[in-house]
Amino acid sequence: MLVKQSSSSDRSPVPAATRRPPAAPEASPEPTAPSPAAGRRERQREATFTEIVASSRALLAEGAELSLRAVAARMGMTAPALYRYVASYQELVDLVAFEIDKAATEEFIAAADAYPADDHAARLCASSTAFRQWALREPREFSLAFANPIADSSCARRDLITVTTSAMHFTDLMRAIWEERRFPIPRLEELPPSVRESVLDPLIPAKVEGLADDDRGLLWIYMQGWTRLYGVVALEVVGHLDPRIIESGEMFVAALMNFLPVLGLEDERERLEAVLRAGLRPVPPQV
Amino acid sequence: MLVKQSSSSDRSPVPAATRRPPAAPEASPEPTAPSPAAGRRERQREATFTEIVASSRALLAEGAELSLRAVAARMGMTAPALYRYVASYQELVDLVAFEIDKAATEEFIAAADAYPADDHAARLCASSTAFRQWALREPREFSLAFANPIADSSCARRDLITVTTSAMHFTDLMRAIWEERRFPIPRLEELPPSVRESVLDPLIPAKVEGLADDDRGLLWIYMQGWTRLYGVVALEVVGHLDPRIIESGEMFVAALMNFLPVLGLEDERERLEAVLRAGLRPVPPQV
DNA sequence: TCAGGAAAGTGAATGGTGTAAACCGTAAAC
DNA sequence: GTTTACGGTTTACACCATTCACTTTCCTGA
Repeated sequence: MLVKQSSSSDRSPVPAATRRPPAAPEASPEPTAPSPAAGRRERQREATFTEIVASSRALLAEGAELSLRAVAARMGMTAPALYRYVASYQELVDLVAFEIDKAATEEFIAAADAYPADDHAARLCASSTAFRQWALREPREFSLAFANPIADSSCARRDLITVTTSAMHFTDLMRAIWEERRFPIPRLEELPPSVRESVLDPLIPAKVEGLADDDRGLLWIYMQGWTRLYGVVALEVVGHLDPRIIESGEMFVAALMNFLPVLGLEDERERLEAVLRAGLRPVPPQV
Repeated sequence: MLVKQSSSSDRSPVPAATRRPPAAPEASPEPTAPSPAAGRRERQREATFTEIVASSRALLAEGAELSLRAVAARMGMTAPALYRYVASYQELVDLVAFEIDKAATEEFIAAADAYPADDHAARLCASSTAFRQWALREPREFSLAFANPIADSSCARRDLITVTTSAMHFTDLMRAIWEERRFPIPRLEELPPSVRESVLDPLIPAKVEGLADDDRGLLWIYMQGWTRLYGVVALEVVGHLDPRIIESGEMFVAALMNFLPVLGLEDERERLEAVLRAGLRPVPPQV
């Protein structure tokens, strides 16, 4: 499906829909958990807000197109009403994109949890495979969350992308591997300037709390890995690859296998390849 | 911008717009060159056809949205008239996607031609850089041609993608390198079954005329290279990467550099890196 | 040469879309 | 208890793809 992208760079000269930072991390497990001390009204608003993204997800889970009207209708409202909550269609998209990423990440984590907590390498492979399978199974959500151009895109988006949940998960896994095996990472001085800036003050961050500045080269490795993973998966989702190869997933395993040496995991080739292939089983049903 | 994608798999129960194979290779250099012996009427039709894709490209070259109405208006017609030429909006998209790929390829070739005809490695690097620069400069065209989901998508598309011009160019370059340096390629027996099928009877082909069956492993290498290249570029275009790194292009050069060993080009690192960086100069003006 | 007929194109209509403006009741705030 | 502002609806606009019925134009076959 994909998504209409505004060509004009500046939008919403209007009040811009009195928007609050759409839900701070909000670690509370219950989805309906309201902020402890919040005005009754605030709570109501919050609820509607989450219902909006819920309806949106439900909508495109059942194969329908994501549209303001459809979302509104589904929750017994009329389209313009949504403008009290989001400033534009694009902003709705950004919102659900964030939520999709969050939900998908849980899947990735679950996949990792099929392996022992200290088997970081296997966990990374499992999560990667889960990512691929998810993308192939839900191409529309994938496009929304991972192929939706950022560009100007309201600052709302820039803020959100900054805390992409999935990125956190993957960087975390990779750091665990590194702490265990200490595969070689580039020193800061070896990095090109732009990269050095980027790893020292990451925009698309990563759990870097406990990572010393001198070890930030790890992030560069991470980015390279992410680029490779993204490459295969995007290519597969979009279908610009021989269908038979997509079906078998061989390009995917090849891509990951080729990256193993970088992580100092050559000696585990067979085992990890098995982990990958184990995750490929449930091939996308339709599509 | 991206493009609306039909969710239903079956479309055009109608006559399906009496469609001829939209222009066989048609090697004639003049764009207006009509098929030698063709009915006057046919010629007229052919002309309109090319005017359609021309208008389309002009349209989204000036930043506008691609739409039947707009295209029609631009050529002094009314929207429904276009249905005499294309069966649906999606088909128009596929058509211009093909044309875009063709046009872009010429750019890639031109970039390669800045280097001596026998310096295949440099030519490959130059073309790759040209690809990236083009994608960043014209993200909408890139999305249309390379990120437009194939899936079911009328057989028209399946036929077209089969002769993707750019793929031809890149495979050709890579084969030239291989014939010169004979870097190691997997033997057929080493390939996973699906891959073997794919390289023996390529769907997304490749100039393989003079490539013996035993050497088809080269195609597998090619696909892997394409996957990596696509990964960086798509990621950059879509913006899911630190802007500073996109700006500097470091991820791009890193990705290509990492692939050099596969092509047996380690000994040319410095030189080829210079070639890459030389092509990065014209950074995308707007966006 | 002329009648047929098909191809190309138009206009109006259908059911979508995002978005702007005017309007109103009700719930919160002073 | 009045005022304000929020959440919502109606209406309207400008687009979009697509279909159908209709006309015009030009090629062709007898």
